Amino acid sequence: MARLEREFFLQDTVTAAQELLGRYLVRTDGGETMVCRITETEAYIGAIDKACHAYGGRRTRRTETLYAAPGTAYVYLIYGMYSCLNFVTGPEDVASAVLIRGCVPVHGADAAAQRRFGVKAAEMSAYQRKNFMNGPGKLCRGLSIDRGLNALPLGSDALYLAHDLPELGLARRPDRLAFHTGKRIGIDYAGEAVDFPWRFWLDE
DNA sequence: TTCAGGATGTACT
DNA sequence: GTACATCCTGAAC
Repeated sequence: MARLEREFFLQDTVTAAQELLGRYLVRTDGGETMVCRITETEAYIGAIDKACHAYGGRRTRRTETLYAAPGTAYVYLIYGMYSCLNFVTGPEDVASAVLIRGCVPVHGADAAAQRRFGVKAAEMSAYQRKNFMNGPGKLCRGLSIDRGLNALPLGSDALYLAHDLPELGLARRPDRLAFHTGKRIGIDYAGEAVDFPWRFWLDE
């Protein structure tokens, strides 16, 4: 099993967002381990990006995590009831991160379905199956990710990213992987940054 | 299938 | 007080 290490998160944020597609998000909670393949990401770069919480060097209690070490988890509450999961990129004191917007379960789907809908995976409706974890709030609900995990350091067992998980038959993604590029979602307030093509996703 | 509206709480002005 | 990196429901088509 090869985890993503510090060097991965020191890449340019947009590159890191693209490189996270097809990698594995591993979450252990209540003795159950759930693994998802990442299918959608967005880049947020504090220095130049009005959509980033830390735009213009804003440094508050909430945004402090964005300035933490590369690979740190940044989890915040949005619209009063949903959590969003990011991973910090770049060196300490540089505010940038990749938002995980979507993923598909590849292991522990029963545990995730229970957290998301209160049923077993096989009991999900077609509608639920389609909307399992295809959104930042949805995947956090399914994986029991909330602000309790904010500022979780790289290397934690409760939540980490992996290139592969051979023991589960999960192979490393190809070096070159076709993906789509487009504008980010839900940031209409962000001036010219609305048009930055920093959203990336896989078919599926 | 699409769409409008409401839920809900924290951060920041 | 206002805005928010969202999601779900119910109604209309």
